[in-house]
Amino acid sequence: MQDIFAELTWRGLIHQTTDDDNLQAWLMAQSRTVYAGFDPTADSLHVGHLLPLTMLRRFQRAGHRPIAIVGGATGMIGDPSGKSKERNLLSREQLAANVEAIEQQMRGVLDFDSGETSALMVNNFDWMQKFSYLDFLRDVGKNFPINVMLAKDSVKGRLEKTDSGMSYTEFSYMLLQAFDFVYLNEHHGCELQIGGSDQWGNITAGIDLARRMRSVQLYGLTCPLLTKSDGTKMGKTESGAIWLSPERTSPYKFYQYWINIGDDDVSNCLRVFTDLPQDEVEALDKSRADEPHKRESQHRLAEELTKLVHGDAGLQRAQRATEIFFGKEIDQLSDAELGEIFEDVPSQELPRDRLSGEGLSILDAFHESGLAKSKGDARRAVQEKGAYVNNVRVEDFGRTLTQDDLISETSMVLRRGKKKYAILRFV
RNA sequence: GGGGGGUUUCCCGAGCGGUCAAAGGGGUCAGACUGUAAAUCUGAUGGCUAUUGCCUUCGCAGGUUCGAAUCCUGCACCCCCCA
Repeated sequence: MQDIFAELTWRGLIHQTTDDDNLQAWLMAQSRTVYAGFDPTADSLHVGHLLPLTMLRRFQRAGHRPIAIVGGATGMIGDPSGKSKERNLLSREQLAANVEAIEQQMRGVLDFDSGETSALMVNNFDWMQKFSYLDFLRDVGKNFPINVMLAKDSVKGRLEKTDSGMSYTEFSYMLLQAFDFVYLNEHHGCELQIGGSDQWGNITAGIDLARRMRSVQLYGLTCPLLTKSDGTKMGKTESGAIWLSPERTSPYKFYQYWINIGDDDVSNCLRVFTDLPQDEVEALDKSRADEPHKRESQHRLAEELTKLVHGDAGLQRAQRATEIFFGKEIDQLSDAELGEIFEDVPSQELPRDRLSGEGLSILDAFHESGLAKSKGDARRAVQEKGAYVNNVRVEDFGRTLTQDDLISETSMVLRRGKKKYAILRFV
């Protein structure tokens, strides 16, 4: 049994526990069953879910048994915690599809075949759907004093805001999550619930309920909510969330997100997200202080996380694409390779005969690829030395493109500035 | 109901008969520097052509004039003040 508590402490992953004095010893005493919940609001998890997921993984590796619960039932209600507005309800079909997709993603992170400590995945819809409203009120609702519920931050905050309000439905969310804990305790021997610090109210509600219904003592542990030093949310970009599914966020983009984490945040990320041991994290801290330009921390972070989420093959793809995007001249590639590397890049199809004879004017090419909004803009790009074909700078705006410029069977790669690419495919 | 002010290019905001594609700032885009960072500096920023121009744009529709973003008329919307 490893000392998971000590590890979580140095990583800065403990925000609050329900029993600061005894939890560490309790976890060392024997293998425990731990759970965290995930709301199936989309068909993929995103970076925001990575923390609880890796938390479960840490517990599992330390010799405990993780349960991931996807909230097929709670997702139908919507957790008011940390939300300032009433949420839209998802359809049953949508939820079922989301639950299934999320289950698949979890399989890559948690070990579902390790004997005693095998991870378990459950869906609270399975037991909640059978509950009749009256039974629920009698068995569960009876144990919830309204005054306690009203005192919870998640409720209080909403009621204080005069413009937001809160429906009875969302108010009841807490009961469902609390009952999950009791159910998991009864059927799977689960004794510890983990979650973000915004889950404190829901977690303690579950502990209270278990005491009243089953006279057992359960535990809770929350992690700090992650924010970046500039105040923005971890895992969010201007163009939206960073997802864990390769369909929504390509491995390349995922990798790049971590490569671009600022120096101020990267140390925290290494501690919180990766499995790197303490001495290695500290070595990286030192490297960053001594030789910041090497950006070892960012590379290591991106590598570890891309491998965790997308596997070795995904990491290789991301790194290959990175080499090309930030490298020099592009050599011969196949259409297939090109498509894979540039999958995030917009492409335009043009008829092949545009390349014959005089060839295609570089200005038209940039205009039609979408990289320049007019031919004048394209001309400007060339004059500014910001136009590239296959990663070679275009010096002359009289240049034309011909068959010889194809880099694969059908395509060539245009670039504007440092990072903006477009593919032209000639068919 | 009465009086006054406004509507400008992605945004803010100058211009108030020709020298206006329209100052300045922001944003954006490039380049330099760098660590695929931050900061900084430089340039660009309606379209088509080219370097001589041509076309479209200053709320909308008309009009005056050789010539209008600039003057006049009507319309729409916005703001302020007095009832």
